Amino acid sequence: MAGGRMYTSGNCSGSGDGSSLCVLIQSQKGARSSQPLDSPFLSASTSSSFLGSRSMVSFEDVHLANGSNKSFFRPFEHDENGDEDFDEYFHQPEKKRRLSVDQVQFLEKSFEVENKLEPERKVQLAKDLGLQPRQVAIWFQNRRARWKTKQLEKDYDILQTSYNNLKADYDNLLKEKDKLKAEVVILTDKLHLKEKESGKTELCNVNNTLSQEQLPQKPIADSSSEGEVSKVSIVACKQEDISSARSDIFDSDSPHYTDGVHSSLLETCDSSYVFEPDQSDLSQDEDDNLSKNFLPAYVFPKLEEADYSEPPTSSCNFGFPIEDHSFWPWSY
DNA sequence: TTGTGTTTTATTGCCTCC
DNA sequence: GGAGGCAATAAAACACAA
Repeated sequence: MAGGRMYTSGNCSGSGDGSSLCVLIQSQKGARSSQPLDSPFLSASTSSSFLGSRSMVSFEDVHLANGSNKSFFRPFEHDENGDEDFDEYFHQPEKKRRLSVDQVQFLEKSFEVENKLEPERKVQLAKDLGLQPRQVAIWFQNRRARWKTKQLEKDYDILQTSYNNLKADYDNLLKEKDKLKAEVVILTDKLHLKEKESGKTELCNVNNTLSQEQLPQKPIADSSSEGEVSKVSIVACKQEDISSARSDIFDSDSPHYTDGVHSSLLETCDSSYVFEPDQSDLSQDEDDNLSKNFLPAYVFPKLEEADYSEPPTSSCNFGFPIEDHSFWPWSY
């Protein structure tokens, strides 16, 4: 018994007191007429509520409170002293006994009113229920623990619901984003066609005249089968446009914008995923890692599920920041 | 009947408050 | 320093399937 706390159950314990058993036996023999308690609760409840092995009675406290009615608590002390069974039973270690249904109901009602137990209330409850104050205290303590567990479960459910709703919203936004992205691609295509038609001379256009039809539909990675000429032209185009795009990026104040173009650079020129680190570019690698570290964990699977492998309509397409993250749900 | 999982009662050790 | 609360845990009581 550490901490100097000593709790004595005071009932039919190994001490050989045997009072609980005495009452139990008394109950079974219909001797409850000498009810030691006069509370409204007890008088209202059926006598059976305190009978049988489920009955938990107040021992020492009631004993004391009722003037130590020794004959009630030890009805067999004299009559059946010779009975070996009882004697054996009395010397058994203390057994737990559950509270009766009525006792529990009474305690529950009391708990609903106030889940903390002031000393006076504890004593009164103990008196009313025929329990030890300590038992009442323990019951309240355990009841509070159960209530807390239930409360936690409820809170968890609420959070889960909230999470599910947010996730649904997020998924919808992703879909919307994809739609918009597709629209941007189409519009970009149209714009380029228009530019070409209007006879605007660009390095790309000049070099790409030979492979005009294939390029817009195929990513760079697929162009490995192309002729030497088109390869060179693509590289030239990429480098020029990247440099111009970079100058655009660094003019911008918005970190989101920078992020967006960052990924679009990767996407359009390398046909790689947005967050795939580029081994050749350390600073970019750092940025990507940062993004990964600061975004919620659940975002990444989604991002990587997203179809970033979709080929850009043109390898030189930096006039439009295709990946404008400003409308991504997490980039506010 | 028995094995097993759950619930309930009770203990222990630590912590906080007065 | 004592009283009381709480978390963790033990152990008895109970429920229930096989």
